Amino acid sequence: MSDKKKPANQTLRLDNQLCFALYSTSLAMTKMYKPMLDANGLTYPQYLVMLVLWEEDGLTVSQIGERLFLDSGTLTPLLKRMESTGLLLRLRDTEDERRVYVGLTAAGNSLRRTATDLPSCVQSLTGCSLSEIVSLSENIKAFRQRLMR
Amino acid sequence: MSDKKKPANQTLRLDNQLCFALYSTSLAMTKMYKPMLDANGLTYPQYLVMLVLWEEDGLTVSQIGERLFLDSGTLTPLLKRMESTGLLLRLRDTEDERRVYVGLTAAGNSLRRTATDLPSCVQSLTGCSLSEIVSLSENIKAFRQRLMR
DNA sequence: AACAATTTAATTGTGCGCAATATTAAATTC
DNA sequence: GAATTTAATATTGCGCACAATTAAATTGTT
Repeated sequence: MSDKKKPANQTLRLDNQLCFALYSTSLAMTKMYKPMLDANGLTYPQYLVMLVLWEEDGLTVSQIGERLFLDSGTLTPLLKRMESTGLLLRLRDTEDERRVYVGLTAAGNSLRRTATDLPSCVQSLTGCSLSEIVSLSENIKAFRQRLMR
Repeated sequence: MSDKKKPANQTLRLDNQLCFALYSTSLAMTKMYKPMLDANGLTYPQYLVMLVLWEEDGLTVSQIGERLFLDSGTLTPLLKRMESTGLLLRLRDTEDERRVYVGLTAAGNSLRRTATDLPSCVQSLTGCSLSEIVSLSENIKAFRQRLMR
């Protein structure tokens, strides 16, 4: 019985997979955010919804989904939880009653100020320069563009 | 009532967030893999476990977790599902009965051959050169290193 | 007007991801 | 050698993601 390792097929090696680099790094990023988001009563996907609404309030569920690349099966329960914690309101459009508009409450709006220093916290925790972060971010977004065609 | 947009706080803009670039691109990557993995009866996290075991069979749950940065709360039910679909076996160590070893079945091993052309499929679907993919992957992994310190 | 097609959101069910806790077993200490 | 500590896995509960389906309302066509 030799101590046989499989012939190291480079194409299938875990550490060569871009998908795993993305997957594991995204999860690591979420873990880094978690304590700061906990302090603000948000989960990470909820934080993303807030980023969208802080940019432009009063969007429909599907408009939020377009921005975040998430569907209603993900967003509906998430938005309901956020409504129950008082961050936003869900209002059915009276003109087209299929639509549901999502609007920030005063609490949701004021949370913006405390969240402002969150990205810089992350920057200092990683020890990366802004230009490094911007460059990596742009490269990843360019790759995402190609994936989504 | 002016058509007031919020002052465009650049630090909180969704499209400037590296975390969202990672998050959305990772999810997009998983969606790209999905049809190919479906054809092989695997989910994406299950595919990652297979990559680990194809490199080195007979690891414990925690060893798999170290490679994938996932904990037992994620892996235990996932491995049980994979056991029930016949890809692997879970065997408690008789020497230290706290350990559970995970070993591939013949079916799990043979799946490796059909999976070999999966990464190249992804490459052709994205239209990226190998060097582009390698470079992006290395940059992301270097960033992950910093996050995990 | 009637009816088909389209749009939008909600619902249902499965599989993660992870924190917190429990359980079990081995190792260490007293 | 009994008790404590440590280590490894399992369990529970919550919150996503997403496919598939359903429901409801608008639009388009005849």
